[in-house]
Amino acid sequence: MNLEEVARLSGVSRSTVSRVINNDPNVREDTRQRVLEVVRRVGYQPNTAARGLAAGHTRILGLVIPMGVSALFADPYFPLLIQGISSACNMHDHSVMLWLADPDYERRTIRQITHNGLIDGVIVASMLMDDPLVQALAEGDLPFVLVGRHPTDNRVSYVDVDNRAAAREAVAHLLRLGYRRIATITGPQNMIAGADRLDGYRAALKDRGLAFDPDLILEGDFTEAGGYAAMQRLLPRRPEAVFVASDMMALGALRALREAACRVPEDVALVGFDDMPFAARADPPLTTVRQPVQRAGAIAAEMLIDLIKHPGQGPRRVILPTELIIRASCDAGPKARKH
Amino acid sequence: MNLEEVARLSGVSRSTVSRVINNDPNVREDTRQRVLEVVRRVGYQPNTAARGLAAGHTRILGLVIPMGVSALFADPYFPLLIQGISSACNMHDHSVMLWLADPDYERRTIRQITHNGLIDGVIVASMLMDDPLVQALAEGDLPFVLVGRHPTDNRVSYVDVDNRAAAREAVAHLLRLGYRRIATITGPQNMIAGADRLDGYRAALKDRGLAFDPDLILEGDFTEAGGYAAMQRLLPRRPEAVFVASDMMALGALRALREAACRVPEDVALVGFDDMPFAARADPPLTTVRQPVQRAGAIAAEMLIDLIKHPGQGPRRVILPTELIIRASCDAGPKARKH
DNA sequence: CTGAAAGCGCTTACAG
DNA sequence: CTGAAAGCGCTTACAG
Repeated sequence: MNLEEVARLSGVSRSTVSRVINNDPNVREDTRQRVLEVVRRVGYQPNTAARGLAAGHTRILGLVIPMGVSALFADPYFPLLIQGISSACNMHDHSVMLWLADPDYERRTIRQITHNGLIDGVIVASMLMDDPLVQALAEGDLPFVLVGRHPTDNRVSYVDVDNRAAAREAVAHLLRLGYRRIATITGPQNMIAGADRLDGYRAALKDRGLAFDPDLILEGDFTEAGGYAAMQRLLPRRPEAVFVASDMMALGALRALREAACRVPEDVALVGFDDMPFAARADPPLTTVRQPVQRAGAIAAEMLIDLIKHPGQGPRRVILPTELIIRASCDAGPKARKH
Repeated sequence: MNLEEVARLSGVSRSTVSRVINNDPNVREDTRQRVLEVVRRVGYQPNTAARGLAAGHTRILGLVIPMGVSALFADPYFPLLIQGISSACNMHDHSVMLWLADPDYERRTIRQITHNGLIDGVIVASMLMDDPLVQALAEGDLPFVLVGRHPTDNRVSYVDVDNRAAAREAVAHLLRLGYRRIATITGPQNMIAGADRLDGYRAALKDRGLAFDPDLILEGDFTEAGGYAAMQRLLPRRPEAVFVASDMMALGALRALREAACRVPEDVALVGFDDMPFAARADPPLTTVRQPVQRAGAIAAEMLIDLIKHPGQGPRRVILPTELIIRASCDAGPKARKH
């Protein structure tokens, strides 16, 4: 069933059917109704490929998730992000093509994404400091937006949270509670969020005029196993509290603590990051920084759709608010407890 | 940069360039090399829409995940499935379009998926007993495969595990250990896997000539919160052991047990299903049925690609093996412990 | 408000 | 082994 057929059945030209399909106002109302009736009756659905070829756009958004560690994808972060993007796309009558790419892209993969002549734009769940895909995108002219800020190029559009400020606030909270020997388990330092959150940790200490102790900084990889391993190495160094740069890692830290028979927060306090669904249900429930992942996805999609509609517009940035969620994994602090 | 240009630069016709691009053997070797050289030099990438329109296929697979409860998507099951599908697609030079659909599809959504003229076939992470999309697919002629068996229509292709047999084995294990008062927290009974696993539970009891007690059967929804709520209601009924139809629900059950100060496995033993990454790290580690989710995804994709290549072939079925993984959440059993 | 026609960038018989 | 040409199913100036 194609345009031609619908035109014939409606007794109009293909042009007119096309106009009706595309909501062109220049169609007489009764003509429109007649065509619409036929469309409904025969269940006509325009061919996306033909449409894309003729119109030069497809209402398809690409989503690329650069994934080194496959374990990372187990983090609910990505499902939430995808959900946000997907729902915004549904709302705006767009579809999404998904690429899970190894960040060691071959050049061919990059070309496939940027020049396939199908997608109207792409969302990159960007996390690496130096992503060759992002660079290719910046040099090309396919609209794109990053989820996660770009560290250097100020021509790119993105949506993000202020990871540095949020981490700083989280650590400041620990300091306010009276904790002093505060460690951190960081994300990978080649990921922007990982570096930014460590930065925030440092800033919070500096705000109080405290020196930071390199022994209390352990690099994790945003996975549960990574948090577990880091916490084990950290334990002998006797931290009073730990700022863990993701809830997933905090879960691992919690496990290491449990195995070592350390009580949380009595022996070691913990603060996570993300406020993933499981954080509230952890034992003990995690104090953590809530970030609106799903909303970030939705906004990224909408931003991209807008960028596609209005090309040549300046870069757009949206910084979403975070919120420190206080739960049982840190309490009144060691000083207070002594009284 | 299009075919025309490449043809001009190579000094051949568009037809020849097209043949080279598509690995048609009917091209003289030196011509092929010449064209390839130009293709590489200018970074030519064929336009997917044009290609799809002309050739009638696109090497794009649709993936639809019918999602009622959005909380369900937090289950690592879907990320794993997507990873499997995605990696198989990469391997076979295919791409994937993703639809997260409310299973209360509007007819329009179904048409959009089945008649968009873009995808060559679709994978449905089918879980509902009666999915209108699946029915539409069965009546149409777009190749498709389900992840999860179809309960009635024996013309559909799918990959699945034997949920019934696996559940039966898990419960038989509890029985062997000496547990008798065995409860189950089921998945939603409008999901095939949910119904099949309950069936397996019943079969295991029957194998031993044991009657089953309706009071010991609680319906969950495959979420952590659902498992938690079900376990709370179950507790007063004093089960010795519980077969929980998914690890995610088992996590919730574990939380309810912990809050009620019940020890696992001393007071209540637990068996889960899925062997999700977190199952081994739970406290205590979960005995559970391992199913190869990622592999199921990969096989579904490969099956679909094959079905597309060889249309009109009979339905294909693959049942993947499961394995009962013994961990600490159930032990020698109440009888044994008395000695 | 409507239609005839060109064109989007490919593939693929067909002829040679 | 190669090229000219038709055609895939749409959209969109253009003319009326």
